[in-house]
Amino acid sequence: MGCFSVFQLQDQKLKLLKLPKAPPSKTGNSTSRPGRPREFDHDVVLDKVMETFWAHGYDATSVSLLESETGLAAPSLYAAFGNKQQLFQKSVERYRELSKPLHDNARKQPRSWLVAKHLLEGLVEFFTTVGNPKGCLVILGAVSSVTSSDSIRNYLVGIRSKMVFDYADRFERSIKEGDLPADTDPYALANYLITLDCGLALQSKAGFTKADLLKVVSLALESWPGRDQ
Amino acid sequence: MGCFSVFQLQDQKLKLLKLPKAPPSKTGNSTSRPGRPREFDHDVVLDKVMETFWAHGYDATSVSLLESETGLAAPSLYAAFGNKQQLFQKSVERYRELSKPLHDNARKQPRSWLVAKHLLEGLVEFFTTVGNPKGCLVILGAVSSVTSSDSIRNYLVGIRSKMVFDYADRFERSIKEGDLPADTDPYALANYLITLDCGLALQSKAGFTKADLLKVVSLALESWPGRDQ
DNA sequence: ACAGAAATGTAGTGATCGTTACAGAAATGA
DNA sequence: TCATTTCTGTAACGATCACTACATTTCTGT
Repeated sequence: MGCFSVFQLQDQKLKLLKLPKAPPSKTGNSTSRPGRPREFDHDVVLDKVMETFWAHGYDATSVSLLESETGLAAPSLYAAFGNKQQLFQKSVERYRELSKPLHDNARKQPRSWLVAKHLLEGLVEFFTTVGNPKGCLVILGAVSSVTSSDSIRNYLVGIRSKMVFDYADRFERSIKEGDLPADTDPYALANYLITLDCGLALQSKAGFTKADLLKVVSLALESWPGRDQ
Repeated sequence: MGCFSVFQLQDQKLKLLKLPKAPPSKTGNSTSRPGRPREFDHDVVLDKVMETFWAHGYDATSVSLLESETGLAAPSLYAAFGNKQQLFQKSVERYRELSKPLHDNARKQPRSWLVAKHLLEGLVEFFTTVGNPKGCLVILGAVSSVTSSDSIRNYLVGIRSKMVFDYADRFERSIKEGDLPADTDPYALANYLITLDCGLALQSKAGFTKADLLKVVSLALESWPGRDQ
């Protein structure tokens, strides 16, 4: 009945460890099952785990740090979420839920430079919101390549690559609609956008202020192709 | 006679460990001293150490990995270079020697958009040169914040911040010379440039090709302020 | 030849890593 | 009441981390 982790399938060790059976319901507390009831809220703990990974990245987040941040002992975490890689994967999924409205809102803008404006300004807002860790979990979560977390790097890089294609699709539409010059390379433009995303993530993590980064965004937008048309 | 590490001074533990005395000459092999002669070349090994840190980052580079990459045992590395933090610091200094000509050449260009062009195209070349590790040691060397390497993150962020100021100075000159509009914010423009630097470093590390990144650079340059003047 | 100095290789240090075995606690259904 | 199920807390597992003590080797100066 066990399934296999997407991470371990990519690991060179290929252990194919069996995962603990998934909990029958996410909010398992409500449904009354036999056995001792869980003393914590699944989603609250996952949010705390996500914040910890977001603040420190995958490698720098030790399980003992997760224990102190969540107030839970390791066996409880492992029973509820799986191992460290699965904890991270679920954190990334939760993170993407949080950032999805930002991307949806950007892509639904009627013109390409408004897409860029809403995305970049939204990202700066997101990366520097007080209370949130600085930067981006997907971009900065696993930059260095340890052997043991190579699969995680690939996972995150894959998400980023897909984002480039998503925005390239959006810009292709802009070209058809005449909103961008016909000779525009939509993939290159999307790559430019995501490259700025990466830069903003790193610079906000480095401590540059929201005002600093908004000026950067403003410079990038001033000259967006087809803006003055 | 011992001195103190710049890193440990910033560490919260403040151990103030004494460093091993610096070797009396960098190429200590040539001058004949008493004692068993070193069996390796100091600079060759440092280059190999730098490459390893460059490829994997600070945390992911274990001392045992340095041992296998250099062919030396840990005690030889420690005797010649100090501890891991000092090994990294010396690697960064060496890295900056390698990348210095790129920045010097960019800043000596007569107009600001040529400064940007030479910097960005040079960076892409540098980040994707075959044989070199992908990306930038200074930008990607310590992204995540482990307690034990917080001081290293600060060290690298400091280098990056100084780069912003250096380019801001250069753009201030451009404003005086009329090469940039008088209302240009030179600091914001420099920050935009270094933000692109960060993004290119991350995207090259992620595996985007030189051609992909040169298109990104081309888009950033097309609209450089004051270019068409 | 011999003492002193410096580098090497082995084999360890204690600390922390991710993970788990296991006993006890707290719920369920019969 | 009692067996069953599930969660919790303790206390460990082996592996790896950065680092070093120490004996040995190999040089210089006398």
